[in-house]
Amino acid sequence: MMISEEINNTFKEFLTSKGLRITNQRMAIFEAAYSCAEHFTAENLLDESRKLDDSVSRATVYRALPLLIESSLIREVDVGKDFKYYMANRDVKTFQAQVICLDCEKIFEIDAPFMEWYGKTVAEKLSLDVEDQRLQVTAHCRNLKASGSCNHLATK
Amino acid sequence: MMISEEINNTFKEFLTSKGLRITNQRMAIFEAAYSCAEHFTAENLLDESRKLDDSVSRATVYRALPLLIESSLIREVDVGKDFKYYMANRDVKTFQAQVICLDCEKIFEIDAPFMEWYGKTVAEKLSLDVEDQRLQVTAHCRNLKASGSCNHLATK
DNA sequence: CTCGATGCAAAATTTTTGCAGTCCC
DNA sequence: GGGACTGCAAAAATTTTGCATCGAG
Repeated sequence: MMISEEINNTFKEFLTSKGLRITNQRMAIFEAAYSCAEHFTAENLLDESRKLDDSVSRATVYRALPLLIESSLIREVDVGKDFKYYMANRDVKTFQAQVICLDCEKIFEIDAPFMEWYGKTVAEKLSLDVEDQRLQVTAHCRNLKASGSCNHLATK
Repeated sequence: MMISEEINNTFKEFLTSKGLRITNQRMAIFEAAYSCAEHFTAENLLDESRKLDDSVSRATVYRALPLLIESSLIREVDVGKDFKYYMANRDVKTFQAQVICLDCEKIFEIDAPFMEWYGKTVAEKLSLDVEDQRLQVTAHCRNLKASGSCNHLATK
């Protein structure tokens, strides 16, 4: 998959605006992130980045992730495992909830627009500035044992 | 704080029903968990357990936690940090959301009954059996800089 | 050139596990 | 007395950090 020149420049502009340097490793990590269609881990990202620039090290990936998050180009998806997932913010829609399938290990993102209302309500009542919200449902596939797979979710 | 004999027996009955043994260490860990008024970590629990029985080891705490969770006597509260929090299930209320204060490091539990509806809706649409749900709001105290503390939340 | 950025390996953190000895039933 | 349970320490697994070197501007 080719990454559009436009989004590519978005990251470069972010780096420049922060007084940070545009390095081959940072660009490789960024492009690798956008080459992943689904959620990915830091380790996945290291592997993909090295396909573009084999000099990328694990440390640089971990140092680049906060930059990609701060620039809103990717977002963190923490579903309570030992490690975190990330995903490209291709289209920033409404708030999303995660449905985590315990059978097929997949994470499905579904729109949950009422989260915005919920955050505002909580913030109002408690005098808070909301930084982040998450709504997650972990579940088993009801049909798994019958059909042998839970790919019915993939039709979402 | 004295733990009621009744809840104490609940754990013993759970262990017996599972064919597990009632050991001094397990009871100390259980009582320590119920002596904590707030959320606690595995390390907190180790410290508290050792006040009751100094032979308790870290490994035994980690091995006892799943038992306490399975028996519904405590529940896990994962707010996305490197470690997990736990808390005694003194009164099993409706569904609860967590408000995590980024300033005072406290976690506030608030009722969010609509989570039950949400889980049912998702389960219905996707043919799932919901195992668990979480709704979390991380936020800053709006008045922190003015008042120097965010204890207004404590009045919840 | 200069100093921010990188790779490497060691450290840090939390949780898990193997094993020899312990003690509950 | 037998096997479940425990403590200890080492291992796992992911992320962070110190330091010498590299390279973007």
